Amino acid sequence: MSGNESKVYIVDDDPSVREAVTMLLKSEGYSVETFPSGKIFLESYSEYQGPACAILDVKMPGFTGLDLQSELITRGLDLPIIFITGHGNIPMSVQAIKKGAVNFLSKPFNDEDFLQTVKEALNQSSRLRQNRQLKVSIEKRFNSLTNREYEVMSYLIAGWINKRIGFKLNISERTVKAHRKQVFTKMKVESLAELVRLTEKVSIQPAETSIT
Amino acid sequence: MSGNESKVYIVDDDPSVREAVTMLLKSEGYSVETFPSGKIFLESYSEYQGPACAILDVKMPGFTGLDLQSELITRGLDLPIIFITGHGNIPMSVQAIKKGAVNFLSKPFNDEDFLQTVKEALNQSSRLRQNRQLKVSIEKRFNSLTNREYEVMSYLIAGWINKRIGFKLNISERTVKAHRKQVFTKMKVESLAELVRLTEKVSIQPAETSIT
DNA sequence: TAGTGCATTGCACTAAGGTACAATTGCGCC
DNA sequence: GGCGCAATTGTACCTTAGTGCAATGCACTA
Repeated sequence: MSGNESKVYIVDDDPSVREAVTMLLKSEGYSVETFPSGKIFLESYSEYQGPACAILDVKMPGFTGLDLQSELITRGLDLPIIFITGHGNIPMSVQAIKKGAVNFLSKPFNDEDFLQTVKEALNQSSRLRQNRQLKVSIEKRFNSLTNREYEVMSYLIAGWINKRIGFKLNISERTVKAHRKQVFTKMKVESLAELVRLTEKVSIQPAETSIT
Repeated sequence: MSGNESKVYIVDDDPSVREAVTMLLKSEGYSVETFPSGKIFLESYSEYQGPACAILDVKMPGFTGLDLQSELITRGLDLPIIFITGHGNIPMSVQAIKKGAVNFLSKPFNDEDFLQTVKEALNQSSRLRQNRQLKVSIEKRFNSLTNREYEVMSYLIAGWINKRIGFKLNISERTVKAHRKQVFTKMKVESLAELVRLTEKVSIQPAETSIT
């Protein structure tokens, strides 16, 4: 078992680096997986349950670590990244950090600094995972709403009263009430305030706020 | 007049750099102010109305550009920062960007890159300013609430009904209604949904959500 | 074709929200 | 002492919200 173990992915074309870093990380009790290139990593990567991060070599033939970072972002995989490099420069490090990398270390690096960075990345991973799970759980509820229910909800969180919503949608107030009840039930909230807060968390926009 | 002009602050101990950068920026129509040290900058700096950013030299005797950046953050002055340096290194750039610097340029730098970065920093400044103004405007309203009104509000945005709030605070429901009305008036909202959204924007926490 | 899910609505009733009018109390300040 | 502000409350009435019970119509599926 132990799907809660921390996992570290290493992507580097240099076998000796992979080996050395693996040794260091395993000695700290981390679960490690290595890949000789970004392409291969992308092919075999699947969301891991539990804290995880990736150590990427910046300079790799063809598909660089920075390319891989961009690709991961594009795919919406928020995996904290640590760069290591032998011949990095400032513009590279700036780009990497701007895109959210946890750190950008030059080889040879201090083991302690490295392990500290890994720890930081794994902590960040935990936070991200928690947020994502919350978001997913909320979105699941939203997706269970029918179109009509969603429509009514968007007016509810805009602060409209039932009567006006009914008028706007050409349905009776009674029907609005029925949908409203369904929305509350499906969204698992007990008050409008809660509903508004939920929608804010997943960036759902209210309908027109104007008092027409 | 033109308090809407873009302003750029330059902090560098080298007069020739100050002069050269000033020339370049003025040729682009920016308003420029220079300072020979971070200390002096901090003494004379006062919030500017309009987009502004700071160009900081990393390496200065005593009080470095990175120190100045930290101090600005501590003081809550969100002024976008661009670092320029002759002898920077990767760890420095990483630290600077992690703390929110817009860019970290090594001298000599390309004029176009530099001006592009300045433009980016000023855009960021505009966004920050807009957000801050919104926040300040909302906070002003919150500050106009009496303690009791604030207290009632915190239960309102937690989704409590008037009756329960009254019971909780040992006051009659009628009184809660009176406060509720005041809250809506002072906060300039027309619905509970709006109120909740406002409080989210300025991170005001609702009272206990538990249905006691 | 019967069953299911969704949208719709009416009626009636209870509960909660919102207001107008009015009044009392306590506290800090001129 | 008197004024102003904040807090408090009552009565009465109207508007909204929430629910139980019941029913109809439509589209799609087993």
